[in-house]
Amino acid sequence: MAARASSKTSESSDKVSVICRALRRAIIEQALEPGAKLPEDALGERFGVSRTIARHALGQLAAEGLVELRRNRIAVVATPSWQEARDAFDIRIELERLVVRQLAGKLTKAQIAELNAHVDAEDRARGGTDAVSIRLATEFHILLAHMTNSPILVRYVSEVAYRCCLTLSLYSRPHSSECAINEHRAIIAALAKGDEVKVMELMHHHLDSVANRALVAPTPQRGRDLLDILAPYADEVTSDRVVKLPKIARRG
Amino acid sequence: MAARASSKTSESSDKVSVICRALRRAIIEQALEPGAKLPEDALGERFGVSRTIARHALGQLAAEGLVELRRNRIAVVATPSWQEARDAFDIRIELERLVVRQLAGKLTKAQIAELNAHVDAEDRARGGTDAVSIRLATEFHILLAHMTNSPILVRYVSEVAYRCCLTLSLYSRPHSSECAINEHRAIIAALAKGDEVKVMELMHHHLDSVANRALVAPTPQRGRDLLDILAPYADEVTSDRVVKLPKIARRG
DNA sequence: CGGCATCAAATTGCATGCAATTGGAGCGCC
DNA sequence: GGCGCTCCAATTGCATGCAATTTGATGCCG
Repeated sequence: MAARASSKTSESSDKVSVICRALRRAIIEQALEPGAKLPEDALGERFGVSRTIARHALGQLAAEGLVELRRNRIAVVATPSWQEARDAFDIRIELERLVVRQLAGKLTKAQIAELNAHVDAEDRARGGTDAVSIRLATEFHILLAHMTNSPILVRYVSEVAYRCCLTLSLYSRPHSSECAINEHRAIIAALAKGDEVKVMELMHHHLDSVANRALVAPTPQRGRDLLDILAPYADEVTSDRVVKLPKIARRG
Repeated sequence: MAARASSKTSESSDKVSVICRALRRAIIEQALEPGAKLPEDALGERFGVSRTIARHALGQLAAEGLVELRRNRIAVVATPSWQEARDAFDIRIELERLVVRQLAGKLTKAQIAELNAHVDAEDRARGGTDAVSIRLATEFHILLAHMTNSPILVRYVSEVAYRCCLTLSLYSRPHSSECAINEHRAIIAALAKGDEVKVMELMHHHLDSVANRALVAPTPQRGRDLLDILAPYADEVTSDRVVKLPKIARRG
């Protein structure tokens, strides 16, 4: 079932990648909320490895933008600012438009069946927890990326999709994923029909509406706590660019 | 001058990031060719750190796709297949179109001056070695990405640009970067004028022609040696997907 | 009662050491 | 002479240990 999720790219040794996968999944299922602490000792003990390995795994996840690593401080699950979340979605839209552009009209019957099966699974999961729904919805997009047979595209789509998941737990309200499922079905249909322009539009609209459902207001009023609310500001201070380059109006 | 290149995102500790930056630079300047071995001991000794740190750095670079890490084997500089190179360029085109779309008409005079200064530097470097020209050309694109003020975009553009550099040393012939410089100037002009559509076209065309100059033939006849020529095949075997999903015609 | 210095526990940063795996040289066999 | 086998040096995989830094708690002083 979940065998395909391995990805393998850039995953060094087994123990490290096991931890990475576990943490990634915990994060996208929101078992680990943004800001959650990830001490090396605790991880190592939990996964039965030494701190060295846990540390290495954290490094990988930091490279993917899922955790934040500050020197001499406990690693935490990343807390993207609202603007970063918006940026992630913008990038995701372009990447996934590329995915469906490459895929339109080129899918085999078996692949279309696999996609439909996945959406069926999403449908069945509607009664269950949000966590599973979100994970399945994300995996649908990653499954699409896989079908391009382009490891690089898979990597980037996966990463940015995970990041977008992260922001859902931060800024979105309880979530209703029904419409998303229908949109997935529409995308499959357009892919099968081979309508390149149409499917790109559909994907664009789909992701845009997911983003808009999620990023309701630029101020994360219901952010987890002060730390999260303050995160964007801290970010600005951290960014080494704002001093030199006068900030431009973003996304006019 | 090069201060801006720090990026900071996902770079954990200092020693690790120093090694990463050094290796990245060595790779894009083609001092380290694809396939070059990177033993942990040697790196550690060279940079005055322990193997643990060198290993961690290699892990980061592997996450960026610049080095390949196979279990119990010496790490090597990544050797992208021709198809992967083409994919990288396709992704890069979309990402950089996004960059200039966000930037069109929003740059300050200071920023435009900075861009022009950079291209002047590229011009001056024309007499020098190819290595410096390539590095400067790449840094121009990264500089643009920085000006979006979007760390995520910076990260992805940087990564994919580095990957594209990698492929230049594999598949491209000696290289003449003059036209590229003019194209850079044209992009700056269009950005200043604020012509969003035009600048996106320019960037698209620019990157496409760079790709076409580089990826002359789908068969890397002049590839470094057997190992490189065989890389794509090895890749196919490695990929865990080909068995289940019948391969679709790529980029028809 | 609130602010500040001091100190101990917790945690990371990094090097070292040992076991396991690999690559290849040398050697015997066909 | 070519092919396969065995064994050893080289290298990675990982755990542990020690020094340095941060956290936050306690107690002191205003």
